[in-house]
Amino acid sequence: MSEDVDALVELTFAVQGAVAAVAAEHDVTVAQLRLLGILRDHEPTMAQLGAHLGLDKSSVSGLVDRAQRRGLVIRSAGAHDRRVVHVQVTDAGRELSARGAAAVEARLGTLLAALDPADRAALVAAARRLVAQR
Amino acid sequence: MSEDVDALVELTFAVQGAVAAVAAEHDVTVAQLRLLGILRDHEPTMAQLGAHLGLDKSSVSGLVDRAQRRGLVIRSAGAHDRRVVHVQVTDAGRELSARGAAAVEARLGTLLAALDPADRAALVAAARRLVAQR
DNA sequence: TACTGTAGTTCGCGCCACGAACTATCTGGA
DNA sequence: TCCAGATAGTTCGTGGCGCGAACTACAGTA
Repeated sequence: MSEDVDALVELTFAVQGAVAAVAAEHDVTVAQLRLLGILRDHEPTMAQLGAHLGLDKSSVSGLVDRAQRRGLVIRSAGAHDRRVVHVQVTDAGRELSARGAAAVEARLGTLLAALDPADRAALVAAARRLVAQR
Repeated sequence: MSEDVDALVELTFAVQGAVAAVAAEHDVTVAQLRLLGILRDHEPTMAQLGAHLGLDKSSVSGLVDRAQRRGLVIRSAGAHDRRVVHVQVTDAGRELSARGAAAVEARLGTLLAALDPADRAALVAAARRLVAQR
């Protein structure tokens, strides 16, 4: 039904807004926070990043450029194939990422806390399932 | 818990990505589609739009500018207070909005259909409640 | 060696969102 | 009445985002 979809979409705007607010407080963007989150436990190539983020390779170039200019991220040459570029998070980036994640956690945690436990569990379960089968 | 929040945030990226894809197919942006959705049953002032969208008034100016340039929207002067500007959707805008909404509906509908009815109902209910008390 | 494919970068475009400075209009109080 | 704020929008400059097209450099292969 239309209203269901509307509610879902508006929910995503609310959540994205909360994340954007947190990002702004920490002087980064949502895209960069998301990038840092991925790099927390990966050291992907540009192409892999693009696939994961659903972005064109030129978009990834720009995103990494800006993050690197801020000292959050580093490019390193591939060992065997000199065409590939691996991206690593720096200490500064890792620290910023941790603070940002905690802040998002806090913000959305209070939002989620407003729901009764059953609803909340259902929401989270549904989110997991939807994301899993993307 | 951190994973809950992660799942929720990734869900919003997935949904926003789907909406963005639909928007691109129809040669508009997500922001403009959202604007048209609001105008479907309102005729707000710039300030009201800003409040509803959570945007600065200068952002609203730009958004309406671009939509108007595309013929999707019209500005009209306020009746009593000549400072205010009301925004109305045009026929073209209304039609585009309807097509976009249907496409988003279809896209997210299949996504939602993958959930069993209980999960789905819970997700929608949670979404409604979260949005309501923003 | 020459050809073809792949990984990234660069450039130009339009869009988005913000804040500061500005214009026009409205309103309440001396 | 008049004027000092307050309010509604616009404009301008800045930075970020995402795309596609054109380009470079390297890899693998006939």
